Amino acid sequence: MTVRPPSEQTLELAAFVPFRLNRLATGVSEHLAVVYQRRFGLDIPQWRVMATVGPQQACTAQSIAASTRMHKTRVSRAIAELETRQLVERASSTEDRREREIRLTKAGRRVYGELVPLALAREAALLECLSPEQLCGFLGALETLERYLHLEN
Amino acid sequence: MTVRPPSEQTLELAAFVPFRLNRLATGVSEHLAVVYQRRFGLDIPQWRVMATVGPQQACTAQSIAASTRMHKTRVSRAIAELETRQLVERASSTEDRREREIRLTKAGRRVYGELVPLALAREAALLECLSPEQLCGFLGALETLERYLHLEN
DNA sequence: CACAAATGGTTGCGCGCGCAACCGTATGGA
DNA sequence: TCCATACGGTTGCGCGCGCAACCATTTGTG
Repeated sequence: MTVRPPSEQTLELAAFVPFRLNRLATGVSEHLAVVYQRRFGLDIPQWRVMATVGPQQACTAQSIAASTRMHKTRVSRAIAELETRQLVERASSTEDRREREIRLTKAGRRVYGELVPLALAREAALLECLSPEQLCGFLGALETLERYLHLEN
Repeated sequence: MTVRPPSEQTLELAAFVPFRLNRLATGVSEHLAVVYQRRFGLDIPQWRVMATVGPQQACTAQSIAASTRMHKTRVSRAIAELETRQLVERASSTEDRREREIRLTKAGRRVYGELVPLALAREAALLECLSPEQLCGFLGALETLERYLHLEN
């Protein structure tokens, strides 16, 4: 085995997993965007807030930022916009007056009720095109990599 | 089986594959960023251009945009910056004077030669934490989903 | 040949994001 | 009790991006 200068090693971007992963994630996002964007006029941060708050839980901006891994300013602005559109409401917490409890309004729950089944159907359609072994390996790999990169929850 | 109102269906974001995929792609990107960003001061578009142009090929901004799936303005600006940093050079094509042939400079090839092995090592480290079945299913799923979403090439 | 349409590439503009600074509130230690 | 520090959340600012418009050149059509 001869020693080669490092410049001999090349990289095919189309075969480079980090790039492919980024491209796939973008593609899946766009594939999903038709549901919440074109139909309900929500952008990604808003959709994530809606999905996190959920139909009955009350939660804080902090916890939303943690579970969505979005920057707190992004969360703050998404909530502000959702509030003006009357999809969520904010109430000062009684126990800690810095916090504000966020919950869906009635209109918000209606949107959520329409949105979630569509989103889940999109996800299902995506996963259905995989073979059982692919699906199993894929989900396992997802979990392993999440742990490796400390992304869980 | 009783009919339930749609609002009964809920969505756990942490278990929702499109979200997890986005989160994973971001995590992998950040994990890789230390190589090209902290060490060479390149941002993602610049790194992708470097990787696409490669050590000997000459290519056009157009072809870079196509294979990286970046917007042509993003490519244009990345190339402009790389040119001022003397990592790539542009020459007007003789056969079609609208195009400009882009190639790495000597300094660019040196950076490329350092960068690529590090990037490939990061990718390898990532994939090595997967079991053989996971790796196989994962790569298969990647390919299947790319075809499903028409992301190839 | 002439002219319309298409193509490669760049640039002005507006928007959304992250950073840092900030406000108000809560907490812990002396 | 007082004050430094930490924490939840919001806001001003600068930057990078995509959109649309644009310039220069090429291609297609009559």
